[in-house]
Amino acid sequence: MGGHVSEMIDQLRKIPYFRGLDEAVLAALAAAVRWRSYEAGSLIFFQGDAMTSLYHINRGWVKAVRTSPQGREQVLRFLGPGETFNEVGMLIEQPSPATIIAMEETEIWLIPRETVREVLAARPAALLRVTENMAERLAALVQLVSDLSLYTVEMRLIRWLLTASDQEGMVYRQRWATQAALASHLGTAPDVLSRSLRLLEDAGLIEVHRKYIRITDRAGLMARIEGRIA
Amino acid sequence: MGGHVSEMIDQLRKIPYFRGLDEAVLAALAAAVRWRSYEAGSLIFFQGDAMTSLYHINRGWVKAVRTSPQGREQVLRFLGPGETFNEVGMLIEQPSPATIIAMEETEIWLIPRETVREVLAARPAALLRVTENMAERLAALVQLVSDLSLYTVEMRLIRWLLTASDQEGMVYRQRWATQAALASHLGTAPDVLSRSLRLLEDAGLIEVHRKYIRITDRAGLMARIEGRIA
DNA sequence: TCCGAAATCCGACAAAAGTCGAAGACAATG
DNA sequence: CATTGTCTTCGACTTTTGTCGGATTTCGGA
Repeated sequence: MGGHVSEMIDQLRKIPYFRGLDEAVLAALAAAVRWRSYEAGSLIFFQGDAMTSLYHINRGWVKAVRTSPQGREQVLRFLGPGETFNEVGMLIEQPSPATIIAMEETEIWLIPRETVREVLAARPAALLRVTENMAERLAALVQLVSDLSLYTVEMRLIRWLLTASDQEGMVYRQRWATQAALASHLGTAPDVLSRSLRLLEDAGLIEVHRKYIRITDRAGLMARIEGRIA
Repeated sequence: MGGHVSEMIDQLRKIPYFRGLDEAVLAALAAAVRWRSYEAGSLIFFQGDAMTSLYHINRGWVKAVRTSPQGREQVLRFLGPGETFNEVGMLIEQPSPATIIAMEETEIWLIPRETVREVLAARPAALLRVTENMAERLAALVQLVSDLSLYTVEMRLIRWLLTASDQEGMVYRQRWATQAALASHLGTAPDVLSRSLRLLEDAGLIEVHRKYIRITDRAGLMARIEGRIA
């Protein structure tokens, strides 16, 4: 824990909002950082909580979710090393719309509201970058809404496969990326996802392995959603 | 068209971003405004279009939607007189994630990007109000995602009835608020909505009339979702 | 290497939602 | 006041999705 200040500064420099800041300003930010660590599965904060710090993931992965009283869960997004969250709660007094949960052992930096605000207030360009980030999230949520409302599970899965795969058609799995997690991200149940994967495999379009999925017929996958996806 | 400048200034003053501005600045904004009008059903802009102006609704109602190739439609939000849209497209180079359609005869003011940016650049507090607006939309979209993914049509309908009704339990309909429009907002088909309304009516919880719906048993409605809604 | 927990898979069933054709009610228009 | 077109409703059916018990596999740690 703690680490060397120069390493922290290097990390902070990678956050888009803080790009191009003077060494002195970065050092001030680094000095204000508080470390926290969470084990897999632990709650970082709950929807409705009014959190004021900016959160930065130094190591590990988390998910932003909504849950129903029945225990079903919808993943809004996954966040990994180098990414930040709670920009909104930091900027204005508004409770968080989502719950954040660590998916594996995770190290978080909390940067206090006041410190960040001072930096942003002095640099309009930086504030605009926060706005850009929010704009991206708006677009992603709109996409998620239309996916959930207008398309079937299979179409969502195919779309996910196509975007998550590399050029060789390989989709590697993170440790935490269980079928349950992916199912929750696609807005369905693990059984249904398993069934859809099997269907695509039987159709000869993909190969499902433990640690990865290989797309064997990209054109076939695309044909399967042809004319049915905007 | 055109109206008196003083009336325009009064309208502009009501836009949160422009609250508390000098008369001179408001006059400059008013001078830059371009008027447009749209008939019911006409397209204002399409998802993917890169619109640069800030849009303000002077009269009428519009909907922000996503559509599928099959013609199904998901309403993201309805917007009425006094509300603005395309803040994101105005601030940064990003295509609109949604299509905007006029639901009745609508009068729109377009305020050019540069004019608004000048005003916002000089007033950090105003830019923060734009951020607040985006934060509200983020929260609303997160709510919509969890509704679509975690709850049934009937639960969504009940929730909508409870929030849209006044203290006497009355929900009055706008001209444009057809069942098809509401259905699309709740993420379902008109038939399914009609069926759900009938079920609730048969259960003695509501009365469905042409121009309004009356909630006759609020407690009964709440009991119907009890423990099933966060 | 072995054991227990977690993850996955399967088949069968239940529930929810979507679809379609047609009929009926309503409202705007001429 | 008649007519035309839109909105709403209905019943029957199909598709999609959710759920459940239990079998099976995998993986991490003892």
